[in-house]
Amino acid sequence: MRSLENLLAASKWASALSAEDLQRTRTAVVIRELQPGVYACRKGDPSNFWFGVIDGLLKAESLSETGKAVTFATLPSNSWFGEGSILKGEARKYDVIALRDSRVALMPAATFFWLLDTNIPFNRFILTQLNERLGQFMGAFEHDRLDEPEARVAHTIADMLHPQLYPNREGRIEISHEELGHLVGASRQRVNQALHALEKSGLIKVAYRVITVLDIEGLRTFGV
DNA sequence: TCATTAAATTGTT
DNA sequence: AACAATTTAATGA
Repeated sequence: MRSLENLLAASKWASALSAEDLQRTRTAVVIRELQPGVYACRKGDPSNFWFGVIDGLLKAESLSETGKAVTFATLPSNSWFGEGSILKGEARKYDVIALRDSRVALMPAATFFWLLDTNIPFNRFILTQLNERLGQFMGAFEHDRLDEPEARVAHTIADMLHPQLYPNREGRIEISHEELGHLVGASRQRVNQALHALEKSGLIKVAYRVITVLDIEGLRTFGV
């Protein structure tokens, strides 16, 4: 299992802090273990923390009134999330749920704002994070309208390995076809077929609950 | 370690 | 949506 130190070592903003400030940050952070299906936070909760994923995989989703799940993003190790609601001082807008055994770091809002007030690299990190996420969602919006299901699956998988938002990831994604379906906005069956088509094209390799990316560039440019 | 069973996931229609 | 097949995890000999 990875530790808080692993997460901090992989986070650009943390390596820019003085030893003193990093220590202050470290002591303010709380660690929480989440079993599959457990909520990191729920829609409507007050935004008291900024979240960092130490290990595991989470999803940010919204549930429609009829119970249909729409997943907006998956959050792998080394990613940080929740800055949007904290900055706006508003309640959480989405549910965040562990997809498998996970460990998250909770940075109190007070620490978050202290870093924001005193540290330029931290500001740059947040700015870049918001900008990259905006670009990713705009891309998803565009793909949703233009792409065939195969291409949507391809682009979604490529997005999960986004270098800026999710640094230092292996090309190995542990997720079920059903969860991928929630993320892509397609049925489990359709995802299943698309994955096999992509495997035949030599872009990925599929195994039980595991997708291995062989050609990320090929996935990005699939169907465009 | 191996066999059995239940649960989760995948393949197919 | 339904059903069969496969993989994994858990249990106990």
